[in-house]
Amino acid sequence: MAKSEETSSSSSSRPWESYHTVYTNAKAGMDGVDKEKVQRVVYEMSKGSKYFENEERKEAYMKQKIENMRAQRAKLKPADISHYQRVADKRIAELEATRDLTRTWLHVDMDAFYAAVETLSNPSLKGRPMAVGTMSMISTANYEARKFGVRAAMPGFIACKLCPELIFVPTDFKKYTYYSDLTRKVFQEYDPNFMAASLDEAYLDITNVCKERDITVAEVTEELRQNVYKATGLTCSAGVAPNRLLAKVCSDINKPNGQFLLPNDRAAIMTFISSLPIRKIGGIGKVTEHILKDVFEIKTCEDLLQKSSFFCALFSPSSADFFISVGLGLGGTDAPQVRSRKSMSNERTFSATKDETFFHQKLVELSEMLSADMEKEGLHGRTLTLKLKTASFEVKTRALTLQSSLRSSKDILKHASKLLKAELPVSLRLIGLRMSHFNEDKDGTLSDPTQRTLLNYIKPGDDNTNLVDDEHSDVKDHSESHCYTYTNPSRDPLSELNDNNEQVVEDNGLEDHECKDQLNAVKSSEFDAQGIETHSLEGRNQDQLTMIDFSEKETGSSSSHDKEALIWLEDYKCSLCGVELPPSFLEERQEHADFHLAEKMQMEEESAHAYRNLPLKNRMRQKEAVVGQSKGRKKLKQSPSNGKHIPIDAFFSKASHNL
DNA sequence: GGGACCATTAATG
DNA sequence: TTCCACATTAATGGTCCC
Ligand SMILES: Cc1cn([C@H]2C[C@H](O)[C@@H](COP(=O)(O)OP(=O)(O)OP(=O)(O)O)O2)c(=O)[nH]c1=O
Ligand SMILES: [Mg+2]
Repeated sequence: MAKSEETSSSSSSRPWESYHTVYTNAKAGMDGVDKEKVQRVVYEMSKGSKYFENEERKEAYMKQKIENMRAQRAKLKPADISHYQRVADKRIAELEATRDLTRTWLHVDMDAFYAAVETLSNPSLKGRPMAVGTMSMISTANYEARKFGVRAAMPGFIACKLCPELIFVPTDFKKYTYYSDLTRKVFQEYDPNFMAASLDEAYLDITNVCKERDITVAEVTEELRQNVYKATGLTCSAGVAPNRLLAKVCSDINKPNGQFLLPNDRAAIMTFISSLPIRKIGGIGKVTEHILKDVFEIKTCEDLLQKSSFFCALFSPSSADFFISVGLGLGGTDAPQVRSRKSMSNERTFSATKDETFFHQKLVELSEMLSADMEKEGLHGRTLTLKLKTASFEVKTRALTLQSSLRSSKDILKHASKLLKAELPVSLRLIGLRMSHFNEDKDGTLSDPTQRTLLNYIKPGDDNTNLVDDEHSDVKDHSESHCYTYTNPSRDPLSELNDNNEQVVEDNGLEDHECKDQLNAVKSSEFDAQGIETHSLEGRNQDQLTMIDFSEKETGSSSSHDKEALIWLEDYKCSLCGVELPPSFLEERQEHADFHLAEKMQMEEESAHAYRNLPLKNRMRQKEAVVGQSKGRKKLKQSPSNGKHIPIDAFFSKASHNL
């Protein structure tokens, strides 16, 4: 489930109140919790800490972002709005046309999974408040503990304050994977192709079972939960709906040991989501919720549809599609795709230090673990990413891509050390390593995913809904993004030719490459330090930015008068540039209008940068969003239409040897 | 203009 | 007594090099 976040913000005699809904989001097992008290305790325990300060930093960043969007919104003229309303309406119609109510999806979610498993192996824990994790962080808590406000992703020492009786149990992934496997055996009987979303969650397409056995959805769901219980002794909750996005929302409704069914009926769906808080949707987290609420007054999914024009105007096309889809209650219904893992990583936290010998020791350990893990899956990677968390909780990543892929702990360590060296001296509290850019070892499984998509975009009403759905599935079902379709643990042994492929290229252009990357890493480390507010940008860069801003501003301000709303003179000629486009060229006209608007906004925006040092990033920027609309169609997403068949569930097996 | 890389943010469990 | 994990994916946007 979504985790809760803390956030600071002061002012007011009761500072904890402005403490953004810390661990108090309405969640299963949280009824009757004294939220105010929880909030206060968490605040008291947090304030003044390094962690807290970092949270404040992040909060400030977010506020900036919101202000940014507010400004953008304010810039929209009535003409713009009506234009984008038309764009939005069209998109709504297109998306609506992809609605598929023929499938029945079920989402299962085990109740307090880790905690429940621990209780199984130690029944004396039953009925007593317990959390799985450590004093510094707990993974989850049972429902008894939740009554005190104790929740997943809450530091243990805070949980202790909330619930002095709290019992801590260390995590034991072996156990969880074991029980997870048991549940999956049950799932398999209802949908052999079910998607495993995590150890404790899965999506099943139960359309066929219902049909074949001629029983109702309710019966199937009831039976499945019963069978899971019989097989494991664990309870779970389920949600059923015509698509995965909604099914997931539904499984949370009667959370502990319950189920909720949403009929495959458009009216029912619309009613269901109309009052649904957007935060309930997978993919909409704390930040997005805030932006939508503070900038557009959007709280429910219904609001989402009302404000659709803003999305088309200010967000990237993929984001706009996602929001509109949610507003329509659409979600993934297509058959699960087989996805292979994209990265493998490990990281460790320790008490902050500057001891470089210690760092090195950590790198050795991490390299060895990572290497071993990769070997288990027969992977070789080309990109190594070093992750650091400073004593002040700032996170940095430094990556390096090599000519040939590697896996040996020696190689990993060698490059990792180099990356780290460039960052010294620093005081760190965490070091991590990640490998990506996998080569799929030997066994034929092709490597490069040169995904093709485009096709999906061209024709909306096209032949199959699956393709179209697939297209949106990226965005839409963000929560399913790490699902793996299940395959029996019957895979073949590993490779033998592995070592070949890396040796060959070995020494060649390596030096060159590495040097370049090295520079790059150092350079950006100064630059990005990401100091929107307090941090000052590197002088040189700052100047450059400013200069650009001014130059843009001049041209911008002079022409911004001219570039008001676009009108089609005599219904075919552009009032701004004179280009001629007959009324029937709807798409082209829209793109043309977008072009002018983008042009205008870009200038305005850039001139705004001259005043404040605004962050230049974030997907919520309209400049690209608008431009993207015309040409960006192909650029956005694309997903998993790449058909590689590399069944793995390895992700989960890996988790097992991770403490 | 597009591709390869890199860094950061957001989100999920 | 100490004072906030770890694994994974995706989107976005910047830089550099054709
Ligand atoms: C949310 C979260 C979960 N987990 C682990 C522990 C959880 O038992 C497991 C499944 O997550 P959840 O399904 O989110 O939580 P849960 O199963 O413990 O409780 P419930 O579903 O009844 O609300 O994932 C983490 O390790 N870190 C996290 O931040
Ligand atoms: Mg669960």
